[in-house]
Amino acid sequence: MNPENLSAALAHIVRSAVDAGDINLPAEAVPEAPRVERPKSRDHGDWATNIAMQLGKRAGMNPRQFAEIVAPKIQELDGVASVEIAGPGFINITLDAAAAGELARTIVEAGEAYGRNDQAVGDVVNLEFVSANPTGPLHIGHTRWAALGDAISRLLRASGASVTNEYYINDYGAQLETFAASVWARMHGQDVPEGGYPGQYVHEIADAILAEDPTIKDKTYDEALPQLRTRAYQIQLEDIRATLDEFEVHFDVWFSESKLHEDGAVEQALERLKAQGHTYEQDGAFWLRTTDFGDDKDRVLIKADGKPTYFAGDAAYYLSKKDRGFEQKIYLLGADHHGYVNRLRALAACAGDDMDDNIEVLIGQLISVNGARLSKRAGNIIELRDLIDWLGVDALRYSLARYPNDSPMEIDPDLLRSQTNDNPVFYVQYAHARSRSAARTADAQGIVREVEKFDAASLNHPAEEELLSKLAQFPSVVGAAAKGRAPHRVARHLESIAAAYHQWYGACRIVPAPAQDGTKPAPETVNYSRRWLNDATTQVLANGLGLLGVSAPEKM
RNA sequence: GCCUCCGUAGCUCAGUGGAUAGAGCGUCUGCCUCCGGAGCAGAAGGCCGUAGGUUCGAUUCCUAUCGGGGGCACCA
Repeated sequence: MNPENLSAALAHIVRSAVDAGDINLPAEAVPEAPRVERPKSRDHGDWATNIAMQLGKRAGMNPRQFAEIVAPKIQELDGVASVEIAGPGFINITLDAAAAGELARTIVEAGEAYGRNDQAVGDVVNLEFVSANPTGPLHIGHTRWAALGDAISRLLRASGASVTNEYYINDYGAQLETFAASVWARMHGQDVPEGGYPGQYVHEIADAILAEDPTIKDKTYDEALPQLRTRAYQIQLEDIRATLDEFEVHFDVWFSESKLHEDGAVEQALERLKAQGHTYEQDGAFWLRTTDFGDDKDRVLIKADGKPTYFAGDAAYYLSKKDRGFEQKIYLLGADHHGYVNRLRALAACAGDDMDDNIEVLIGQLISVNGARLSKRAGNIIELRDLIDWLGVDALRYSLARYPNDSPMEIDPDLLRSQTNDNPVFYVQYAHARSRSAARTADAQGIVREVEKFDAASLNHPAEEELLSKLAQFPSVVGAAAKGRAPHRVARHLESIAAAYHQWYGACRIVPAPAQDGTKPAPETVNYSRRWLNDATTQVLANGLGLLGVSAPEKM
């Protein structure tokens, strides 16, 4: 019996009562999945529901009356030990120890599948994130989106969605000229031009191109430019891709902006927007009337000089996603693109989509380091690669996925570098490693998982009940995290599982304690049963860490 | 000026309208002859920025206000 089962049973009970005329409610008022939560206080049972307070008023009765009708039916469910009505109308449910303990076996048997849920079944999602300009290495500002975006992708997939991770390559426009000009300048020992890219990596790219083609140095700037422009960004993009691979972040599609322009997709997009009726011409430019859908000003698609704006590329890109069958287009953007949200949403609406259902823009707060923000142009870059070297992928990904995307993060590099146990990833990984170590010890004493030696009812210590309840909540946490695009909920829940595990470990022995004379007593049923619980915890920790892209070590 | 995010323990931060608001770090006190002490048990520490409103019930939703971050291009 887990919260999902209870919730479904509860919905059924209420619906039956409505059908029987005991409760006067329209059928559609009964939620499909009434909320079933773990009460904060153990005095309030194993699980509690507030459905009587939710529906009581609409049914024209006070919540306690409502609860009086429902509670006896809950009492009849298999695995329910007792039901109490408390306070203003909470229904508190206590399970049989056996019903709770059975979960240990369920989890072990489900293995990697435990935690998967149907929260997002049927969703076809395009998830665009990072999309850093290929004019420099990935730095700390991109790092958060890489970790979060990938974790969101994993969450959605675990919740049944079909997800495509996509990286939009800004390989079109003046910035590549500037980038190439910077490379050219470095190649000839000059300072980079005004507004160029001053970083050390530009030297390295210049050297790499020179190594490929020593003759390029003798060409004039105009002769060399096309080659520089192409190779410089390709080399940089390859570096970005390699860094992301190292970070365990993988994209399904690398989408080129310039291809949109070359293929005529931009012109076609403009035609389609025109056909939708939200465009006009003014002052020699071609505009999209985004103010029809909540933007604070209209946006130019074609400038008076006849060239498309960056936004025109965005329009074509959006339509490409739509044409490729993605119903949901999720954009993960940094706070510096905050001003973009309204126009992107309006763009979706101008293209005939629903701006609430078909597009979702997640804005993340920037990371600051010691109070100083980072800027590529200012040259004070902390590269992702350096961060990986300092901290390792696990610590970095975990600490980034541990906070909501809209929460500002401040990073103290010294603290991060210290790799001390104030980083919660060690706490969670340690619990996993410890459970594996305990399993090895149990193996050595022949305490292995055997179905006939598993007695769910023997897992009745308070620490076991607590641990089991945390494990039971895992699938709904994953589902809620997917729905809320909030990987940090998984991280926080893993921390609470780790805590419950450590407490259990302190209170309940898996292998029997040696006697005074050092001999080992024969294991009892409870020892075998605890082995199942231990391994179930291992499984949930591993599954949860996997969702965050963090490893689950056997030993530390 | 307009838009947006954030104000919760000394610090960094969780908290999907519910019961006594949580965790880590830091401080203090205990716990390994026994499965990993990177752990556990306990203590101290809060007018949830402020003021109204909605509700049976608000840290959570709405309005106002104060304080802090970010954004407001025919750039990309």
